[in-house]
Amino acid sequence: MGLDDRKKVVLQAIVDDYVATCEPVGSKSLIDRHDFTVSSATLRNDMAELEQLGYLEKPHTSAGRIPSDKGYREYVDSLMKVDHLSDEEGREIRSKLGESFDEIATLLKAASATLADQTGYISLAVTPKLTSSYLTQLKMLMIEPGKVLVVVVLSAGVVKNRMVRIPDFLTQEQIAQISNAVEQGLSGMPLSEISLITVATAAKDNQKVELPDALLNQVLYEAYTAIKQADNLDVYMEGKHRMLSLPEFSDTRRAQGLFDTLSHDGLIAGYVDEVTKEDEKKEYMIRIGQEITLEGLDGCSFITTTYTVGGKVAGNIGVIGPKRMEYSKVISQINFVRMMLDEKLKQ
Amino acid sequence: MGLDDRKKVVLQAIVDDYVATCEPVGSKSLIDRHDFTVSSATLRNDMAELEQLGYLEKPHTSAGRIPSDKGYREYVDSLMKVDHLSDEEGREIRSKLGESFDEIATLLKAASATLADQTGYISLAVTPKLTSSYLTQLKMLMIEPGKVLVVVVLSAGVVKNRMVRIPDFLTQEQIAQISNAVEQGLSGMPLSEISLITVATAAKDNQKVELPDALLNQVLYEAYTAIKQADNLDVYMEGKHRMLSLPEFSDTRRAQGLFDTLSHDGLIAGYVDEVTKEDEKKEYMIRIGQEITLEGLDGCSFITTTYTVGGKVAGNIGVIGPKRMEYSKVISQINFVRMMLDEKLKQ
DNA sequence: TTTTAGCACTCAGGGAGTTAGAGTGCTAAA
DNA sequence: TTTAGCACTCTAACTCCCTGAGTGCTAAAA
Repeated sequence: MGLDDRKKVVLQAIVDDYVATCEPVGSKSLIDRHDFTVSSATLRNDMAELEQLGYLEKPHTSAGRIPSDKGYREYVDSLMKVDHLSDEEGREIRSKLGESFDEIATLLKAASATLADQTGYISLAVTPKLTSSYLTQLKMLMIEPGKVLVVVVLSAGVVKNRMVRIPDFLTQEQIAQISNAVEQGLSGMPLSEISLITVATAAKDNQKVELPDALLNQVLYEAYTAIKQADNLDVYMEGKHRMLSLPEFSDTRRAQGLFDTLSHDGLIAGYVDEVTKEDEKKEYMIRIGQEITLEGLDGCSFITTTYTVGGKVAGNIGVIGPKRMEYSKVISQINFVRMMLDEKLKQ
Repeated sequence: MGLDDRKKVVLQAIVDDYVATCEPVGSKSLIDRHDFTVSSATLRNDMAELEQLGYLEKPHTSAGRIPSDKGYREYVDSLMKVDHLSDEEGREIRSKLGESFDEIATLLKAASATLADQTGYISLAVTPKLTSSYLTQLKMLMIEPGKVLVVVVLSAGVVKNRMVRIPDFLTQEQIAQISNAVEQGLSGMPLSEISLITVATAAKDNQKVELPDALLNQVLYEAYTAIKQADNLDVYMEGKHRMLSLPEFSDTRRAQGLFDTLSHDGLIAGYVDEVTKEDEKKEYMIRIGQEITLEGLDGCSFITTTYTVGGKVAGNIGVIGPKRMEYSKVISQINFVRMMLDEKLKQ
């Protein structure tokens, strides 16, 4: 069942050619483009066998071959060699990400933009999964009577704010008091353990807050909602429109199917999460064509990897492109961006 | 030069039909679909004249007519009647925007999403132009030693935060002191008047800050940057992918041209601004086809209107769709959303 | 057993020719 | 000014045909 050496070379050559041209590869053009020591007839035999084994397919009888999902998979798993990024490219990425960003959201946005620029495909960056992180700060700032800005800071460096409405007559001091109490009570507590009850106990245990219970509860409820909201995954996606210039999406319906799905951030975030769990130990996760269980993304390939914050909490960055993508190049680009992210988020 | 009554009716009917079908309208099908008391030959004469005057054009000799940009313009300016939104639709929009959002960004995002959903086209919402607004609050929260979150609140209800890096050894108290001093000195000051110098004087006049000048200046510089950054326009755009299902964008290149331009937020924001100035007194601004000076957006029409915050500072919401859009419906939808925005932003 | 040359076969894509139909403009009569 | 009638135009769709790239198979060569 294992492919003999020449067949591997043939498969690899076909994938390379098809990636470059997006046209079915025939035995003659293979000979032309590569230095094979055998004749086209021999290649034809090999190609017929590769097709039998499921690595190649034919659009129609008298056309050349194109790689099947299985063919790409074999290519990715054992044939291609991931090479280092050229110094040139490394420098370019470094300069784009170089300016010091300190908030994670800003950094991820920049990473996503860079990745899209460099690969020419769709990039995405997902904020860290926060369930394992904990609350470090909670501040409530009175913007005007009746309006308070709740700022939530999490251990992963995530900062979220939410404007809430409270009764008009609460004073700056009362709010500050409550906010301090809650912060003292909750800081260091994992997000998953925070509930409306823990928020309430924190407030009531830590400070003599001289407010009627009903009123206090209202404020606490808003604080709780703000905390919970901070847990939402954010997805930054860039470069969608570039897909339209690829021949595989010259049919508008295909493009629309893709864009429809991509416009649902939640779907993507969920899928990335799922894939990350499946391939837990791998350096990067790759899904090809039909392997992708999202509607409209067969026809695409999906490469993601995981970055870490403070060596622990993890989010993902990745690239979505056509199946016919330059896998090894994209992988090295993603790797480079991830390394830079890791470095910047180490502290 | 003024069109006689029947010609107006003919033009209106042609626009209506073309909007509905996206196919050139011929004299016979006009008769079929509308109750004309004259024959198709008469309409043909009228249509020939309308063409002569520039209101209609022919894709080729033996096809029907389609409205030219001038034709649409006439239609929009004097032929169509903007009808009220159906109660049904009003209710729908109301319910989507109904939940209480207090931060302007959240509200605009929701407005944009609603508009895209309702119209089926591309919606956009631009944050208020802030030059005429003033600073109301500035808070600096120490997140961890060396890292401070600067929260800037503007009179228009805009809240922005920016994470900045400062020397490690500054204490929570020192930061609070500086932040209070700056806030006291600057609150109420128009954004346009704030400069690095005013920030510095504010800090030094208002409080005895016991810090070496160099250090203080570093912190002040960060505060200043955060304030200036709050001035950036944000653009929320929704529903791009829906354009792909329209026949006018079945050619991928057209779609790509459009998307390329739309992916530059700055271009759009700038153009909206320009248009708003041009049509200062109008309730809504309409640009049709070639009238739009953005690359890739000929072939589209662009409707925007202005919302106000506290009766003063103004941002824009709008819709981008094909020239062949249901103008009157879209206008009433935009109007409705604007009214709701105004209402919610009144305070 | 593997490779190769040779050959018949297949099929998509492009060009040429044809037709149908929707639309036009013009003319002359109402 | 409107209408009927008619000749004319042009696209879109269809068919037919041809070309060329590619295939698979067979039989000979290595």
